[in-house]
Amino acid sequence: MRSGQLARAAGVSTDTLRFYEREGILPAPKRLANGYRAYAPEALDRVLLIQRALSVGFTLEELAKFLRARSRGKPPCQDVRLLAARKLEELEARIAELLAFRRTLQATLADFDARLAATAAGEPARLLESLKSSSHSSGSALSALAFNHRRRLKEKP
Amino acid sequence: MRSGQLARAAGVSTDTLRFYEREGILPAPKRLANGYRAYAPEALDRVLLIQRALSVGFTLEELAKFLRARSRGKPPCQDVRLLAARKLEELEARIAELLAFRRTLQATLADFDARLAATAAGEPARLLESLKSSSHSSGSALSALAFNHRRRLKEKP
DNA sequence: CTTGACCCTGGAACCGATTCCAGGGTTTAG
DNA sequence: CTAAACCCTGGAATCGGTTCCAGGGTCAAG
Repeated sequence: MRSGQLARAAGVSTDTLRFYEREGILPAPKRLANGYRAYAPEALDRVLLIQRALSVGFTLEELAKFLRARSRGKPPCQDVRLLAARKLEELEARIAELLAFRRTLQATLADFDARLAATAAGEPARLLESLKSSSHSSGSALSALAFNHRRRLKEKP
Repeated sequence: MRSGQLARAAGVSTDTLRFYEREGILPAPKRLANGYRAYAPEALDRVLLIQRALSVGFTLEELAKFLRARSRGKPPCQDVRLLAARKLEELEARIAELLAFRRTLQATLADFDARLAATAAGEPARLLESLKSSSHSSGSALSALAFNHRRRLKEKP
């Protein structure tokens, strides 16, 4: 299987395949006489595994560590489970943040509408100024928002 | 007020202040004889406004556009409201995604545990391999996950 | 023999807000 | 005099995954 075929089969780009290879997360395949990559069928499983692990919130780096450990004969199952559990915790925290944030944003919008209703057409309603400091009790409330879950599979643009 | 004072008062770093200035989002202040920035008191309001706008999900670029429009005498209130509403929509979509994703992840964990329970200690449970393709109905389900909401205010590490 | 589809390489761009850096100058307290 | 604490500059690094690029080769069909 050549790179384009594998890419299509897995729903990624060939660039992505090469990137995975560089990151040591997808084994470098054999080469044809002309230098083209010749992937074994298992490569597809691997790429799909990567995509699914990403979709579970794992990082390429975390995944690389697991795969390395595994190829050293140390099945990382316990670690995998532990990390998945941590991802779930992070996810729950993130959801809670976003729910709180939604309330804030809804209140902000309601306030905006009240201001606009109370303002003559064409007059400034000073919406930006009206932004409240929205509690944020302790300070780092929403700071963990960079939960590293990105996308599940490609879009076809 | 000098940069350090303003920074402390607003809970940002001086680097951030200079960055805002470069982005045209925080007006360049007067300078003291020695070249130090001398901020007017209003600068604090502006920085807080920026932080709050960010916390509502606005982008520095969007904010810059609003501020520019406003300083041109065109109060952008309608646009502000419209954009806030769009942010709320995005937020709701994101929440829905994360809720769906939580179900997936919970199922994954449950499956992991079942596998581990059924596997002799020290034996590989092949957790990574067990990752399901988790439906992802249409393809771009989770692709809008990059909702650009970051943090509310600084952490003090 | 040309067109077009495919493949190769390594490195850079992207997103957004922030932080960090080197390599300076200034001010204040001791 | 000196250390600490502040300030300046503009450009680069960071995060993660992906995409894009230039500047090439390879190969089949027409």
